[in-house]
Amino acid sequence: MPERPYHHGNLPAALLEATLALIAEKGPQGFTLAEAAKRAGVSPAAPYRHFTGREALIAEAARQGFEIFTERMEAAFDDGRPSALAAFLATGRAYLAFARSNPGHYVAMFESGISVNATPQLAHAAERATAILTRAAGALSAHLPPERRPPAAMFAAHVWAMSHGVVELFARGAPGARAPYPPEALLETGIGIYLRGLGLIPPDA
Amino acid sequence: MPERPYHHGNLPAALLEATLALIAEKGPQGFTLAEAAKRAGVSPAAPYRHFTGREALIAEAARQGFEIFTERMEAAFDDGRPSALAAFLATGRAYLAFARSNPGHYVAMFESGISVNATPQLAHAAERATAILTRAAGALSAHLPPERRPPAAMFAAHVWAMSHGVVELFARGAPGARAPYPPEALLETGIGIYLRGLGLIPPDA
DNA sequence: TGTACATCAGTGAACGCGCGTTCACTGATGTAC
DNA sequence: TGTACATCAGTGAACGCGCGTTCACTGATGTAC
Repeated sequence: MPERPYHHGNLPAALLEATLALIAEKGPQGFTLAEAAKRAGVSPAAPYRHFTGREALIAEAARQGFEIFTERMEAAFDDGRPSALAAFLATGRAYLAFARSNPGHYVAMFESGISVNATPQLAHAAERATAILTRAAGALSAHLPPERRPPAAMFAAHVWAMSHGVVELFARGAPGARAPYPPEALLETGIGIYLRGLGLIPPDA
Repeated sequence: MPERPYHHGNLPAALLEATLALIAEKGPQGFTLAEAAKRAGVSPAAPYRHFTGREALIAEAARQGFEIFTERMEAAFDDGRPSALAAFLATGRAYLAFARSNPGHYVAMFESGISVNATPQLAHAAERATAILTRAAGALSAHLPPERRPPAAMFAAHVWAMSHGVVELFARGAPGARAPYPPEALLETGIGIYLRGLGLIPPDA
């Protein structure tokens, strides 16, 4: 086992990784700079060479989270291919998959209590995420006659709320294991019923 | 201004009140026993006469929250009067109203990371809350033909998820004020579309 | 009604701890000539 | 190719702080007789 050289090599990335793991384990308030430094194998003072402080690390985790989140959503949506409906459903599945695979990012983004306006970069990343969800909703609802078409922002908010609710209530660590159904099934059926209510899925399907 | 007598009079209640305020302000991890004691006007050692420690205070806040929550839901549901549909919608509104009026309780219940099984009392209170929501869903879905009737637990989970999602994403402090619509309107329309998808509201209503 | 005494509900000082952050420093690296 | 030197990225010790919790204590209250 080679001794770690005096210079770490890629400390910012290592710190971020440790931050994400800690946030996922203990929540954003349970995260401490000292422990992140320890996990990255450096002294508690080292992070200050790369981040202005504790808050900045959390903000960076959230920002990176929104970036990745947006990428995943965009890839799943795939510009509405093969159909607006299929693309929309894929986007919903990608939402839950992201929350599962990147719990540290998810928590930093939505539960850290950090202001979306903490940094311009963060605000911009969050805006892009909102935009892609709204775009997916807009593309799908374009199939509805205008007088029965909900505003895309409202449509997106409904679906986002249900997705987030499923994640928080039924997909999280859930010490009591209160989930009556697998989160994926819950979200799939819930969104299905909602889309049927909009007339985007035939009543008998 | 009369000097506070040596004996507080109702310290447990005063501590709980301070706990709720602190949790609402700073989140469950930002809550400290010392500050709760200070707000209640007693020394940091006083709480230990009534609670075993910090965790116990949070657990008690959550338990009381579930009690009040259940009461409010039951009152709103009113055994399905005047109609299953009206009672169900009232229950949904009561959900949001509770989150708004009792933010400390809400956070202690759903964001404190405390295990529902922390104490038997807490587990019991949480069970009653789940039961009332499931009952409201069951009463309403009884109007559907059996082959198109979702399990009441799933129905309830969908609505709970959307309600919780609206609260967390759009009704919370929201430093960035990202809410595109008033939370009440979002929840009302979202549940409306969902119920239409189930066939519980006529398509043209 | 008085009095002795047990019990209850507080105090205040202290503890050990881990935190975020600062500081003077030093080892490693890169660059100008 | 060597060398001097600036710059970068770490160290380690220390700081002040607030935390949860414990402890011996004391003032207030309730009760038995």
